[in-house]
Amino acid sequence: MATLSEENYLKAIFHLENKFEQGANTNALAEKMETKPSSVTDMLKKLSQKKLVDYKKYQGAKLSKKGKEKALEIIRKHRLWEVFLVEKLNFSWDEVHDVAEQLEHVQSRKLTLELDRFLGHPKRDPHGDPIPDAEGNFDFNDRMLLSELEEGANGIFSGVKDSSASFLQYLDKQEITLGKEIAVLERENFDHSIRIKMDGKTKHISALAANNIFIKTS
Amino acid sequence: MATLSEENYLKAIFHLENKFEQGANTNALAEKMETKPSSVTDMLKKLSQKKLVDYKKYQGAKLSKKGKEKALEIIRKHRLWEVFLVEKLNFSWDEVHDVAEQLEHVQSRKLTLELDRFLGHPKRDPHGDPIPDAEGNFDFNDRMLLSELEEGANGIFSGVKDSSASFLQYLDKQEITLGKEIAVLERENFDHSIRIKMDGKTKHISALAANNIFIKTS
DNA sequence: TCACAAATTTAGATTAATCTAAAAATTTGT
DNA sequence: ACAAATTTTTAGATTAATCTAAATTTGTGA
Repeated sequence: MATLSEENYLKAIFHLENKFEQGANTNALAEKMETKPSSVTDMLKKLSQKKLVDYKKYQGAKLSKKGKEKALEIIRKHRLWEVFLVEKLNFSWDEVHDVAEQLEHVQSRKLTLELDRFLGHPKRDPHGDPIPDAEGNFDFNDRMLLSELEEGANGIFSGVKDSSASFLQYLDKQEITLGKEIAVLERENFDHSIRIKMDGKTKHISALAANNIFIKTS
Repeated sequence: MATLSEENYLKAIFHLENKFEQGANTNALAEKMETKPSSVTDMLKKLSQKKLVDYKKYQGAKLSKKGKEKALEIIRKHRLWEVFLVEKLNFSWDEVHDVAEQLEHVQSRKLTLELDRFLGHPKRDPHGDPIPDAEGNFDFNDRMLLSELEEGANGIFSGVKDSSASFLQYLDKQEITLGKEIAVLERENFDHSIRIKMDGKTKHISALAANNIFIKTS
């Protein structure tokens, strides 16, 4: 049974592996875990001992098969709880993260299974991220970033890359809601901002924002 | 913010205070926490420092006002989660304890408030124990033990003193369900067992069982 | 009341997770 | 290719929660 801290490292390594080809290096992991590189090294040794990561000194770490299973289980629980909080307990999508961080560590096979059933086996969390099933399988996303869409192209707003409260609140303010159709009217070469059309209205979106909005093209 | 371990001690002290006039003594607390008396002493010093308990060497401990508030908050969360597990997630009353032990430590004012609302502000958990409200108030129980009922008396089965899985499963097997009316037909002086009537049927109940069944008399 | 048993505390060690400071390995730029 | 910069690891310390063994305090029964 992994400790709380171990579980959090596994999750962080999983996310870093998806972002960087070479896996999770010490400094990146330290930043993500809000800790010091020396602490990360200690933990990587421990996780390596437990066969949860493949780690060679100075080479960074990747999850082992076992580690990846564990990580996916935690992510599954995190996202199921997020759905629960939003759909049943009136939380908004920018409030769920910290609570789900706590709930994801509760250990009970039956709890996860029944929660999934109770929620109707959701496929996506409130931020559009896919929810792994009990075997750890999930939809690989055929989505692209709004910033990558050509002028004239369109698609459905299907997720966010940055799920910080401030970005989510910005989207709320702009009334940019999951599931809406967005069309790119014009790309501005100068600052890479874009003009979009949504609900028949025109909006101006910064490069930074566009780079954190996932679009599903048909 | 209290640590996980501190929260568990507060809860244990609360339960011991309700059982023993003098409060929680070191050995009793050690047994309840499945730890050694020396560890308990260390923790009591810490909790005393934090003004969560009143503790004098060799004199046992009682919760301070602040400690009692904390304890009641944890118990409130525990019992709300038990209701959730039974009513929404198909858990049986003998399965909920360990999971609720984990869920009770999740920190989120909003979570507790919304869970309570979602469940319809339940007054009792699945074992008939009262659920404190947000201010820590709860029904003091006017209930007595089945073992204390006179011959010919009757009442409603409204709770269990022992909520171990084995006792709860025994009750399930006997079809003794919360809310049913029970009448005492006969008390056997020899072994203090009793004969009861329930659903029109007669059952024989051991002294031990009768001593763990709460009855609400009208 | 006082000796002994029981309960409790103290002293000193251990483990997990963290830290700082220093050392070592790797990578990079010229 | 090699010196400097960056990254990573090691060494040694700290904190929280626990342990064992020994010492102390309390309380009880003769």
